[in-house]
Amino acid sequence: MKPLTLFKSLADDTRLKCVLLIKDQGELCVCELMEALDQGQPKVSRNLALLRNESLLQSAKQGQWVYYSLHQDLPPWVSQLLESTLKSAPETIATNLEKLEKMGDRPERLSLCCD
Amino acid sequence: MKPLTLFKSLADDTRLKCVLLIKDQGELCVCELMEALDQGQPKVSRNLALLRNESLLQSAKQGQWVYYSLHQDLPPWVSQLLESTLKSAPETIATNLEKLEKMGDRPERLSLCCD
DNA sequence: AGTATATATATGAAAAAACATATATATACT
DNA sequence: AGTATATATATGTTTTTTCATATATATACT
Repeated sequence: MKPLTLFKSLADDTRLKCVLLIKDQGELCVCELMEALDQGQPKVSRNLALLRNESLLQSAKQGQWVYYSLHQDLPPWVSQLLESTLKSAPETIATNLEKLEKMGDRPERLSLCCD
Repeated sequence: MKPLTLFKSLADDTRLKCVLLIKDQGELCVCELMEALDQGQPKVSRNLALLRNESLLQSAKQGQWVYYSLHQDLPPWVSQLLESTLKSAPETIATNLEKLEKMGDRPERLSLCCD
């Protein structure tokens, strides 16, 4: 991945928060991100699509939900960059994480229930 | 520095190259960056001003030249991010460094000549 | 099983906002 | 006067957002 591509992808508040929230949480579906970010569905969906097109994220369908996670082939330097960003500036997503925790009716993960 | 500010600053080809070239070279004046980037003066100057306003760069006047360097109070995580970007994708500025080396009449630095 | 309704997500097209560039002009130093 | 750099304005381009709609799945009722 070219550095310019990465920085352009992260140069938007919605996208940056999506990526950092997903980095922190492992995976999140569109409706959880809508709640955490307090943003409409088309906006979130569009920005996720952009991040997926740039190979920063990947998506997987589980029942009626589409879960987004960091792309499995993310170059190590990108991964480390996200990690150190999150560690150095956790306040970027602090209020969003609170909203996520307060969210009712969060979809249950297969990965958490039946293995 | 907020992550979003940093990523926005680096989300432009001219600015990204300016910052990486300066990271690599220590300091560069506007005319050297114009040569390395093969770009006009107002364009380079304007983008440097933006990077200085965001406290990514600082400038120092030496005679008729203005030298730009990384801001002295750059947070460590930003510094490390730039370093690992340069290390992971040196090709970003490879041709620009060549042009810089081939440049004739480069201004001499005080720091290199008379201490 | 068939129909209606709700929920989750995606996307085309238009509108709005943000950004980049060029040109012209200004300032400061030698 | 000449070189180096900065800035203002106008213009063009890209990006982002919004709206409307589409698709797919799920649930409830008959």
